[in-house]
Amino acid sequence: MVTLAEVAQHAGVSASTVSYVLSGKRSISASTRQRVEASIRELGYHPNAGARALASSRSNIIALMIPLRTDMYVPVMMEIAIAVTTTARAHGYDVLLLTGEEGPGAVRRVTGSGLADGMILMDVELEDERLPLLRASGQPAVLIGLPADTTGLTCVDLDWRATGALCVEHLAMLGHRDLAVIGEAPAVYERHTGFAERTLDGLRNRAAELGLRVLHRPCEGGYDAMAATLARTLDERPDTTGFLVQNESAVEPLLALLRQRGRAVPEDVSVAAICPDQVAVQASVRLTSVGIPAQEMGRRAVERLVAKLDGHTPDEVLLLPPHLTPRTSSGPAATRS
Amino acid sequence: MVTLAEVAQHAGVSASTVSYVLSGKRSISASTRQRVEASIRELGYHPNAGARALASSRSNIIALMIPLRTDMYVPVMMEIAIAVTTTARAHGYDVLLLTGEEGPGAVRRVTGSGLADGMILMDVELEDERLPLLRASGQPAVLIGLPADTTGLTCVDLDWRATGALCVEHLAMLGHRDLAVIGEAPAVYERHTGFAERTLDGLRNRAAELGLRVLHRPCEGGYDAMAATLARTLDERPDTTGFLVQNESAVEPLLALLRQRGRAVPEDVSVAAICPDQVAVQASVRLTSVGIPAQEMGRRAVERLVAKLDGHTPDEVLLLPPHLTPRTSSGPAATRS
DNA sequence: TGGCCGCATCGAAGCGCTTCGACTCCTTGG
DNA sequence: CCAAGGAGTCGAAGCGCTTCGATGCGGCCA
Repeated sequence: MVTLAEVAQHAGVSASTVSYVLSGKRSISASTRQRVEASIRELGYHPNAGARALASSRSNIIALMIPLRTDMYVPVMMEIAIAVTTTARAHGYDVLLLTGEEGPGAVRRVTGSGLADGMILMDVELEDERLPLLRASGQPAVLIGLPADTTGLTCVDLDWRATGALCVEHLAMLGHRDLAVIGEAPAVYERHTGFAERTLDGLRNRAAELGLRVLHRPCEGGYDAMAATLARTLDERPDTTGFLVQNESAVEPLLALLRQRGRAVPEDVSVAAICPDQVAVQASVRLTSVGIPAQEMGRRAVERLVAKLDGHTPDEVLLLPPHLTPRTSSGPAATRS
Repeated sequence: MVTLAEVAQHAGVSASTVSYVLSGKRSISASTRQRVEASIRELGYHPNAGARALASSRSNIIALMIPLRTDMYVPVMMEIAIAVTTTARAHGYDVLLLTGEEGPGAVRRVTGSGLADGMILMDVELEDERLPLLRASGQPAVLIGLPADTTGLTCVDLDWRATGALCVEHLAMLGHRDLAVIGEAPAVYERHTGFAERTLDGLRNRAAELGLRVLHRPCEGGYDAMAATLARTLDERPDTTGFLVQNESAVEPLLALLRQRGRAVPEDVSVAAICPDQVAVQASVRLTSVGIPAQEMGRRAVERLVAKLDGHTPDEVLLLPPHLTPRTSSGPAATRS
């Protein structure tokens, strides 16, 4: 391995000069800079990460904690992770991947060891057990997702409440009065994942304001679960004409089952989904949907974190506004006889 | 931050003693060890990663390079990534996430800076541009996927050739003579991704041996693409009774389209898939499939890498044997009139 | 013309840890 | 009873980098 000292010797300057060329923290004459840069290139020098971290107490690494669970739509997680990584690189940071498996202890380990300069937590629950440790550690962090108590935390998330409301408005405008909400798996609600509860909340409030009836049913993905859920729903509310799906692996089964029952989409029933755009356009019916801005969430989270690390302390909670794209799965409610 | 020296002072021993307690590289009396451990706990000491890396020239980090592309089944990538991370933790390593975006230069950067002790490359192509750099760097590495030339490399992969052959055998045994292979998107073949070509290869060879006819059609995911592909396939080979799908986002469209055309599964046509088990059981018809052992691949890759880092140099290429699970999408070919 | 300031550079002191040699006991075999 | 050797501990020398004075030097203002 080539070291700073070797570069310095090769360029005929002192080690500190090379260091300043690299960091730009002091002015260096053009001629010296060029000489040093030439030596760096010629010797193929790469600064040693450990030494740099030790001397500067900055690792230039940010930790990304992703959930272990697979009961939520994985591609979204992946997209966020990739957006985080590429954005981080653009700011000169690398990304350390942590899984939920290690538990809250991971926060302490990373914090304590100086492995990372800051962290990004995904899949934050309303009462997340990692938060007390986070707050105590004083580690710069950004959450993707919104806990119940956000004091002292920086969060980035889709505005789920507005998302729910937006969907209801869309269906209401089309004349639908009875809505069924096909939700995430029961486990998602049980562990109080913020986004699921908030969506429901926003959606129910708006429905109440507009005088619509809403039936909410959590649903595991797949055909069998969806079949049972649909049967029950139509039993309980035969007049349901609007479906709102917030569970990607229930989308296709629902469409197939509606077809089976002879309910045409969108003539007999309308379907709107909260899912990645890719899912919406690849489905057997092009779905009216509110997209999940995974990339933007990842990018914003990193930008916020980097700003914190640079000493700026920007706004605390950033909610991205939802966008509904009407496609062919929703239309005017059939007028009743 | 608490340092080694503070722990040492607190415990009334020298710094090196604390270090040896931590690493276990020299024998320490039980009483001293206990005293030191108590101090560590009491002070909440965590060794500084940078200092440790500098002194030992080991970062205890492994780099995982994942592809940026999203034309392949993302959940599999994610599952591998998670398996890699948890296995790595179990061996005392953290995982640094690199995306393909940075290009082959990432290999050099990580190697040169001592950021990681070794790396795992995913989505390796037959003639991967990262390999020359990897070989040159001498960095311990494990590939998930098999390049054309494996000399000097350690690789872990599903035995795709055997996978293709296994599927053909299954359908042949059921009496099918005309097979259609619905493959990955054309782009996947164009960039010479090993697994796609190998599967095809294994499958064609076995089909030739058994006297079956095979039609291979790459296919983008989604309904429209699948509809076009299916129409063309049945035009060209009306007698096709066996379908083999190696593209998760074509599975459900295919099943729906077959239904539309009045071809019952498995009575009229059989369908086998190469996909994660979860996809196979969640489909509208429970699919006969060869699973993709994502977890095992991730786990094995880490184990191989850790062995290398520990100085053992185990076998170079590890091919996992495929397993076919018969479900309800395949059955005996209808006897011809 | 003298004093000052700013630019460019250097030297040295760490950052917190690992590791090697050395030292002190204490046991054990001859 | 002594030499040999092992167990347990310590001190010190780095690992490669950053960063804080200190230094030398030329230009500028009064």
